[in-house]
Amino acid sequence: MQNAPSYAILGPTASGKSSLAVEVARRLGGAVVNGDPFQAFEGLAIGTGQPLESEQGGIPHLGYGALPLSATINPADFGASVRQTLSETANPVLVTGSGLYLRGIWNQLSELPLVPEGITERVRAWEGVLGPRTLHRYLAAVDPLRAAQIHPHDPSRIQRALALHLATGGRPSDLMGGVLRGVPEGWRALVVLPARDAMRQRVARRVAWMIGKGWEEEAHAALAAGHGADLRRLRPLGYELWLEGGDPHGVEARIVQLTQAYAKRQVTFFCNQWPEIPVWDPDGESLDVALGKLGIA
RNA sequence: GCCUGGGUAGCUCAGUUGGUAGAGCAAUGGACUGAAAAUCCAUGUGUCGACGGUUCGAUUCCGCCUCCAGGCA
Repeated sequence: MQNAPSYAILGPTASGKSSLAVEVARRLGGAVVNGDPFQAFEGLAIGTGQPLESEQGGIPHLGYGALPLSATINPADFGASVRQTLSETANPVLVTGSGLYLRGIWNQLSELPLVPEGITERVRAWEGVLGPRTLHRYLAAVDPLRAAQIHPHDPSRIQRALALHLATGGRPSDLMGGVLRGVPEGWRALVVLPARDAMRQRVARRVAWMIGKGWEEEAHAALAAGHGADLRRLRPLGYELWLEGGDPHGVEARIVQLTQAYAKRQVTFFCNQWPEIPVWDPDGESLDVALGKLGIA
């Protein structure tokens, strides 16, 4: 007895993942499930590119805009909740642009204890005063193995490792390891990968479209709703730039630039972490080719 | 027309008391175990505006021309 496979549509921002997912779900009689952490939040629909109703093609979309802006998430818990949704959905088509969160969804992260907020904040405060190199030396003293994996200039990973050490008293490297890699059993995945020039154009066009839809207003609405001080929520690309103000054309150009760089990082992650996943060029290959690569007759 | 600044990497600019140049951003490649739309790593041959002069040697000094910005007429 073999269960029907689940499908994962991956790829960089603006590549056309969402519209492909709609087509795939239509063929399967299934639903689209969000695996993107930022698109999961309410109040960020435009700037994070959540599929609008007009783009959903009458296919059920689950997990978009569902979390309150005040919520905090992490890849493991988010992944578990997405897994729950997937298990309750017939013929789910997962869409995500986040490699780390895909790890969470596919259960490919070590089970690490929750680090209390206070410890995280304390370590961040240290970093501000001492700088990453000093903290890296500290980490090297308590966990040489983990320290060797992290560059001395990489504050975010150094802080994370140190916080984990302080929270547990142990070595982070002892807590990590043994995770599975690759595409899990029962999954069929596809990376949507436009050619580089096409990707840059797609990003520019999409940013312009999002601005037309009222991105700047959305950013101010989030601020007015009391989320200005909560930088965690304003991390998604662009929001801070809108709130800083300035020449709108300059902001647009900067957002396009940052988004293009981000898209490149996404491609690197998907293609190098899961090299076995087939890639599909949305501008050069037909929908049937995509379906074929997903094993849909 | 005159005066003053300025023309150096794709962009914004440093700099060279004369020995053919370097930062930030961008770009390209890469990493990635709870900040991930984050964070970090690697990669720099550009007629140093044009032409001429001085010099062993000029992007640097001098002359002339040209373009841009501002000011005065």
